[in-house]
Amino acid sequence: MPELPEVETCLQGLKPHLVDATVKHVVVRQAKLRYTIPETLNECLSNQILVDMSRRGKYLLLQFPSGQLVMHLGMSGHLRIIDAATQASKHDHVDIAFTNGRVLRLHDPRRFSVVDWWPTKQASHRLLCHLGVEPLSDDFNGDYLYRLARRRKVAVKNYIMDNKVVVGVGNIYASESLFRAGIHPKRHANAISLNRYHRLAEAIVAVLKKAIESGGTTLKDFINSEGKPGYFSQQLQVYGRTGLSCYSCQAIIKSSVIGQRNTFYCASCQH
DNA sequence: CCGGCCACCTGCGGGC
DNA sequence: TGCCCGCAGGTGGCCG
Repeated sequence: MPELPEVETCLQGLKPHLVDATVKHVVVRQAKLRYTIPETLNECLSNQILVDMSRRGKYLLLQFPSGQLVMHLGMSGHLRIIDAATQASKHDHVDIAFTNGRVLRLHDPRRFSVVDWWPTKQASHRLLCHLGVEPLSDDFNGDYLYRLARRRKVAVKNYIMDNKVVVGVGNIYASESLFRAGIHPKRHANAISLNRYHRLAEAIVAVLKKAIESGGTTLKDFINSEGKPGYFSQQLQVYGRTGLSCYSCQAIIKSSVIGQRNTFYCASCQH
């Protein structure tokens, strides 16, 4: 479910309520998520102060004095702040209860979420250490995309969704960015000029920033951390618009499966 | 190193 | 009404 803008929206929504709070206890109702949640999680977190919250790609990082809680929402996960009296329902897998009465609750029907504990003394988490650049950092630009694409003949859509290249570009924003840049999603990554990579990098940044400003995309079930829907779906140019006419040229939007994922584009605007 | 494919899991909508 | 199929926002891992 959540792409980078959704995770960022979630982070910004949660942060003011939780930073500086002390963990009272942790309840794990379903430990079998993408990876099995460590049995020691309650012992690791209890009585610790949440020092800071941040994001790396689509991972959420909760910083405690002795380590980091690494979370990922997978396809269908969401986090909510509730009060301690709220009854748990189906797919409410983890509660982190704080002494201020707030509870951070993870809900995830498909169970692709990740919740893991990583002690401070260790090097970077195994799921984080291989990640590429942040798209909203200074390290991300057309030169970078061009340079790393030299020996990559995959479709450019797969290339920009590759975590080792750049993090946080998921299926929706990959289609949206390529449309904005005028690049056909099936074009080989190594067959795109430096100038067009500059355009693509700018498009990715613009699309992500716009989505963050709009509070994340609303698809079927995205609800941000305060329980209100985001509004970016109203701004989608191609995603989910198969058979409808292109807002730019009125040609019919096409879709095809690239790298096992549905991909949307305008064959007239994108080359 | 690279590309392609699979698995993990549940819910939902459409077609019959 | 009910069943079956395909599809859904992610991504690590395996194989050739």
